[in-house]
Amino acid sequence: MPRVKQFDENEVLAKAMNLFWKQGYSATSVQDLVSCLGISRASLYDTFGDKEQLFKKCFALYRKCNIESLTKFFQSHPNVKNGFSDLFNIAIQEAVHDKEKKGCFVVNITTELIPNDETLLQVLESNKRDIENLFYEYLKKGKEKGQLKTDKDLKSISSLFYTIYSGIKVVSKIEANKKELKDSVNIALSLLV
Amino acid sequence: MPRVKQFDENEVLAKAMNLFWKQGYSATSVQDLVSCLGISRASLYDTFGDKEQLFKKCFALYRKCNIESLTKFFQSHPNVKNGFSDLFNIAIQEAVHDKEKKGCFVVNITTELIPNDETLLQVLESNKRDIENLFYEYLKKGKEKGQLKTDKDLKSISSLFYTIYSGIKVVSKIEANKKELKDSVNIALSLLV
DNA sequence: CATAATTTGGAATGAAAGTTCCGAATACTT
DNA sequence: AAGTATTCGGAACTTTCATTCCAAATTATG
Repeated sequence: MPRVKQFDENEVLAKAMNLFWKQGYSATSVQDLVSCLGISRASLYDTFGDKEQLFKKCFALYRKCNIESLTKFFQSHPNVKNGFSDLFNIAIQEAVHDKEKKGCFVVNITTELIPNDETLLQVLESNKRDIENLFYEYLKKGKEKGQLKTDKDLKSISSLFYTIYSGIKVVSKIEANKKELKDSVNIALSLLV
Repeated sequence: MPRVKQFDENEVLAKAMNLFWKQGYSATSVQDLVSCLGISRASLYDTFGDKEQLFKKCFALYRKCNIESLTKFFQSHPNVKNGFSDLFNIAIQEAVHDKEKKGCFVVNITTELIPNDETLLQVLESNKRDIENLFYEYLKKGKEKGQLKTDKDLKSISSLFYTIYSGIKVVSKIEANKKELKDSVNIALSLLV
């Protein structure tokens, strides 16, 4: 009976995500979205609700992708030192090649919308917990396998690495200097003895 | 001849700075500013130009205060290890007591307005350079005085510390957990041997 | 092939955005 | 004390915002 949707919902959502990512929430108008997504105003509202709902769906998508890829990444990197080294260096690589200077969606949105969005704060809190836990479990497993000799508190290292990761995503928006970033990350990695 | 201004320009500028700091650039309307500053629309435009000019003046003020206070801070902390320890712990203290969760104006603005403001980018680049240089000179002096034995590259440590500092300002908007922040900062400080 | 459900583009709406303008009020100079 | 340059409050203006609405187009089913 019904006429079928003429666009792929996930494809459009990904486009919207990229636009919010690049421009932020406030600076992205519904008109911007309509122009970028290639669907009409009506379809946008029918499919995704209003601007805020669309945004939250984009953000959820980003989080999901991030957590999934991080989990897989750790699974495929059995050595914890190499793993973190690769993780940071990939972040640097991304930053250097990111012509649009989008940085990290989570970081951008944190600084733009906190303290003025309570429900988003809860999402960000659980995102932080999730990632720090992934870091911690990864470190713990590495230590159990004898890859780490350090007796430093692994929770604290997890949280420091999350802080550094966020910091990289800020700093590299200003100036993505590959050598500078690599050198400073190497110093941080020297904590993993 | 002329009627004199009925408000203190610097006082008003400080109020505007705090509003932009808390709400960001896009989310702060001229109406918000008029309500907050206690001066009329006309006075605002006459004195500071349009919204963008006012914003840039606020940002310049913030930078000036920051650089000055950092310079003084280092001067009054002759020991480099204690100095960085205090610097980070003050940042943590500020974050924990920051009920408004404003974070850092520079970080907030970086993630909100880059890549969409070229002139601001230049300001941010020089801000980064300035602060990293202050860090570096401080570390170098400490090393010369024999306070540091590390043979790690001091430029890289400066840049890592700037990254961590920025990261703290992001992470603490989500959750300003004093113990967690202190523990992770202590790990970073252990790099200063 | 006709019916009906749904999508779609664009116009319409009303609120809020940034900016300008103007008359009244004000305070320094002569 | 008078004159005048400037400030000031608020109305006015134009543009843009998010959202809703409607008629036309479309497509799967009976």
